[in-house]
Amino acid sequence: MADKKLVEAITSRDEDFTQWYTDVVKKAELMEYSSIKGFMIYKPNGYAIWENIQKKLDAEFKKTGVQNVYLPVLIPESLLQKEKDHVEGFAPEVAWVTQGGGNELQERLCVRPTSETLFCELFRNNCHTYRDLPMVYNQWCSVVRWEKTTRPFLRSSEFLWQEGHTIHATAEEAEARTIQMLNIYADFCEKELAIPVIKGQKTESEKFAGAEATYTIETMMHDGKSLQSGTSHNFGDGFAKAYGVQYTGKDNKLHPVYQTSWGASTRLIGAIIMVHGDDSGLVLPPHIAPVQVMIIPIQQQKEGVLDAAERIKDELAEAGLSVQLDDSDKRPGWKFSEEEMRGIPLRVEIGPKDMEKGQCVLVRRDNREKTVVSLEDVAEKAKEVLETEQQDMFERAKAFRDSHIYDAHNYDEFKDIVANKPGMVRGMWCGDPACEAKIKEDTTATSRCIPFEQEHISDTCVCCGKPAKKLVIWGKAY
RNA sequence: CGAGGUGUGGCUCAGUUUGGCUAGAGCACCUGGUUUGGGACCAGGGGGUCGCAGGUUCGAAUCCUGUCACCUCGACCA
Repeated sequence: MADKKLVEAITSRDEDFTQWYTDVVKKAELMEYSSIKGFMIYKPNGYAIWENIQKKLDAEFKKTGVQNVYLPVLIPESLLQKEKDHVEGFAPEVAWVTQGGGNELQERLCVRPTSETLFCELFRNNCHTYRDLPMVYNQWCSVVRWEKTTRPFLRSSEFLWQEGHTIHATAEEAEARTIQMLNIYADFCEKELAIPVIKGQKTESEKFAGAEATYTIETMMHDGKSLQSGTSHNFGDGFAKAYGVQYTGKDNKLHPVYQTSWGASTRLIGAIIMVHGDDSGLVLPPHIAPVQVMIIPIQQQKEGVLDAAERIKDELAEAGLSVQLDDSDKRPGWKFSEEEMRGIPLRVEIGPKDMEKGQCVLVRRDNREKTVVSLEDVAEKAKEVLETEQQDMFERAKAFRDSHIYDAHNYDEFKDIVANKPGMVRGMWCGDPACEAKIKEDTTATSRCIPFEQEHISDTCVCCGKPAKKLVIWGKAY
């Protein structure tokens, strides 16, 4: 971790985390505000990260039989209305289209906040027999939710995501798919983004509008707050019944289908920033970085320096690394800062002194560790260093998270931890939503999830003292 | 939706309380030169009519009225 603050333009992370976050987003040129409140412009550096997330996640989806589709951006009001909990959940934040071609529309159309209803219509029209099942669809798109307060990547009125929607013949199969997708998100976060996750189930009051069960991966940011980083819902047959999605079984009788949906959004980029970033800016995990290596020539006007840099670039590219050479006429110090703000995992320095010795210098972004390597095996060494960096970033994030999870055995202890120690709290829960509500009221902490990995840390509910049913992870959330 | 704040070159802001010379600074930008292993320096240059509309006044960035936008913090949400 960088111990010295080299860049003036970025607020110190520990001084003001919120400002630090905004500074990093701006200095790394990930995103900027548009002229419409809450709607963001993804700049090349930011969008490239999303493209890599898409590429990798999409490949994982497809290994499990997912097919991509695309459904309309607008939903007729009547269609939206059919599932009651769902409408009530989303109604306050939808945008409506009321005119088309200069005329008032007969029925207003909502800009999709999510597409369950459209998928239900699609499924209803295409699912007739058990032979049609399962249907395992996904779409990459943007959705609109009219947010009152917005923050880049974490909460914006329009955001990019993928939403998977599936229907199955049995409840068991739907549940299995729900968990399967949650695991894909979890593995992706840990292996590609180097972000450790806690898998679990949402409580009744925190689950998705209209779902039977909602599963989540919860991650911890550097300020100790939680971020829901991926979510997977089992709808049971609730939507199917509301929208008439049914099929004829082998028994020649009509059955409702069992349905799931699951999504991950550009919020993942926010997570990358807030888990790995430091006072010099963004730190991208090598596996997801659009540019993995930046070559910075020193005294590039000197004979042969740029040629040597070009040769290194070609070799790294040939080895399958994403590499750029910064041969702009800025000074090296400027380039160092620039490339660090952008979070590029590895820097290669090559100058006259190195050339004399037939070597170059590799510098890791996460800890600034320098390795001098000979020009012959620069590609091999670069790959090694990147892989080590990826592992170290995960271990560091995990160690941070684990050291910021605290156990509370009674309410006084709970309140003390929430008030004084940034992080998550493990506390037993009786199962009563009233306790959740009281905790939220008293402390602003919410139940993040009922983790799959249960432990019995005390006999009584951390809030009311009645017999406890489950261990719950609590915390302040984004 | 509740509370607070801000609108002045591309960006960050000063100037507004107490109206008055040609509206300023830093950064960024352009030209030339010296530099180049952690955000260089010197010299020269271009660019704003002060969110918008109305009003008061000999005179408005500054005062008044209205309006729009954005930001921060709280309640709801990936």
